[in-house]
Amino acid sequence: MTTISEVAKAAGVSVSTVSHVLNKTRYVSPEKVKLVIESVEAIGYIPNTVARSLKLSSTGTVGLAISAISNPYFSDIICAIEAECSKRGLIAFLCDTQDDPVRELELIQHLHQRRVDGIILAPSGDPKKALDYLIRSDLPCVLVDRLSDNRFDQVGTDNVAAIRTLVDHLVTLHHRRVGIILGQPGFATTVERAKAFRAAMTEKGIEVEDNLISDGNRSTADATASTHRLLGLKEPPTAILASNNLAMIGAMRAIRERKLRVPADISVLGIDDFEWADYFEPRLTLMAQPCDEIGRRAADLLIERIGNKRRPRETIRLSPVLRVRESCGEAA
Amino acid sequence: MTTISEVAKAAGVSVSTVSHVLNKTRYVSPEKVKLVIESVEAIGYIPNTVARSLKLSSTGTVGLAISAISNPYFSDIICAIEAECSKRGLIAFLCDTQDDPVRELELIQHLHQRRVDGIILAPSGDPKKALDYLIRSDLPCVLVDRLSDNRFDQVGTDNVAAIRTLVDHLVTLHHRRVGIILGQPGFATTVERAKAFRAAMTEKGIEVEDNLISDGNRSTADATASTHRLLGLKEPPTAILASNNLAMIGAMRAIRERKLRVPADISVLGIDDFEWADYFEPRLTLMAQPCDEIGRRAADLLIERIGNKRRPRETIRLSPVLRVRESCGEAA
DNA sequence: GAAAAAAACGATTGCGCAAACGTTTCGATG
DNA sequence: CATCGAAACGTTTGCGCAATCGTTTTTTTC
Repeated sequence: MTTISEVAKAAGVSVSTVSHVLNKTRYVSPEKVKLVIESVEAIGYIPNTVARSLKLSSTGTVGLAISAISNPYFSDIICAIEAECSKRGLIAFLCDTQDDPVRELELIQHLHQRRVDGIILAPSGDPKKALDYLIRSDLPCVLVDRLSDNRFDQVGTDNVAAIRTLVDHLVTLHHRRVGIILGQPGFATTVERAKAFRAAMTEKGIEVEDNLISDGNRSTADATASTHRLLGLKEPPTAILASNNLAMIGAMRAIRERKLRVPADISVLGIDDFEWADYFEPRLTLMAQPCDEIGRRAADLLIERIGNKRRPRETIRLSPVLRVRESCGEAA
Repeated sequence: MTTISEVAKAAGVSVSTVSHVLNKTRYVSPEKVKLVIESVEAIGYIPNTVARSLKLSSTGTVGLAISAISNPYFSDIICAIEAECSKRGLIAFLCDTQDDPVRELELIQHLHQRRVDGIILAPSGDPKKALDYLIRSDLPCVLVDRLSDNRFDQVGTDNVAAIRTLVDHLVTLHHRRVGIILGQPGFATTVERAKAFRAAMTEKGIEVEDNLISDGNRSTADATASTHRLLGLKEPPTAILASNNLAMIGAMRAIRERKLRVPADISVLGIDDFEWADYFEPRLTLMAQPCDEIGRRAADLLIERIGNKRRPRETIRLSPVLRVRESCGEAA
């Protein structure tokens, strides 16, 4: 591996001249510039970012600590973050926390050892230790999706609006018995959506039975089981609200297993849009979260904070949009 | 930020003792070990991986240069790579080449500057410059999905088997006029699948009309347009083979726009499975690619090569599996 | 009990680079 | 034609660490 001093030797100049030519950090005469550039080419010199980072104590890297990176919701966010970072000259380390608080803390410490300039985190269901560590270490960090601590910059969906819009839609179609399949317990999104559901229903003058609320669905399999339970009730709901994409897939499985027609026998709607939702039956009525903007804004906020650690915290709630299709019909 | 020498001072030992305690690289008496560990805790020392990397000239990082990172096929592969790397103590930089050869080369050079230990690349449609650079720089690299150059280790799906199985299935159901929606031109997968399709059809004694083969579909929109063209033929195909997930979404859109029933009016099948394929209509007959294993094996191969640059190259073709559902019926 | 070997640890160097600091040259100024 | 200042470049240091080399002390051996 070649070094800057080999270039200097080949060009017959000093290392600082080479450095200044490469970084354009001070005036160098055109002849020497030419010499340096030719030597770089001739030798095949590739600057060593590691050494540069050590000297500058800044790496130009950010850590992405996200759960379930293959979930399309998160992969869209990751894609947007990558794009924005790339545009700003940063590069991202990708880590999957697998929603394990222990792993989450370890990953953050690992990223810290690697001296990332900042971290974008989708907090686990029990993120206290990780978040405390981040605060203590004064590492720039923004939280995405699960907005669980306003000691940080945060970007996510306006879950209250999302649920309220969905409930509005349901009530307009005369649904009163609505079952909800919530996500993983502890997640800020789960908590917010549960609370928003109760509030929105109450606002509509509808009493919410506890057994219509299904919490703790960590997987599509959980969601399937929960949906079976709801549909097996003496008085089953007329509609099912799936509070995320995994819950929806799981719910649809249970509905299929019971050979129910959507929306004739049961109405279905949920949160998280699918690219194919328009082309397959039942065509799902869904709230689309603005994944691209979430990712972009998260990266922007992080870059801002890296630039100024003392700026005021921001929490950004982006509006989701309802895509009315056909899976939610009139209540019987 | 604390350093190893501050720890040494606090513990009343030398920096080398601290280093050896932290890395367990030589015997240190229990008392000094205790002193060091206590000082680390007291000071809140976090080792600096950047400095360590400079000294060791090895960073413990790998670069992931992949296109369309939000495509579920790739995000599954990325997820598997991340998992395997993490298990082996490596961490991955995530980069989206966006299938742009210029960007591809720049990203690889950038990763090289960062002194990644190796690279996993899904080559673009015109990867020559990038691949030549990789060879010249002697950077460990494995190619995934698009197996375009056996100067490298490679891992992907056995596309010949995939297409042959699909064609077998079609012929069993008496389809003879089959339209195929191919992916992006230039991709090794596209080329292989096109060739395999012609070969498999010929093997069955079926002549393939050129206008049933639709190349150059870079997006779902392209695939929709291509499908419209196929369906608008005087003598349209009785079945459509979508050669990847984007092509399938696009094809289904066109089919819906024409209000055709699947499989009554037109049969459909393709490559790339979807998690929801069992629960929505039409239930798609698909070849599932082994994304998890592709990712895992790619990471394994890369780690092997990092360990021994002179080992023989390997090309691994993994078998896909056909999931027969209902979208492909008997030909009219 | 002297020599040798082993045990335990410390001082120092160099990884590749950016930039602070220093030096030389040359034209402008009084 | 001395003096100054600016232009152009070189010398050197230190970022934090691993590990080589070296030192001191203790233990073993005959």
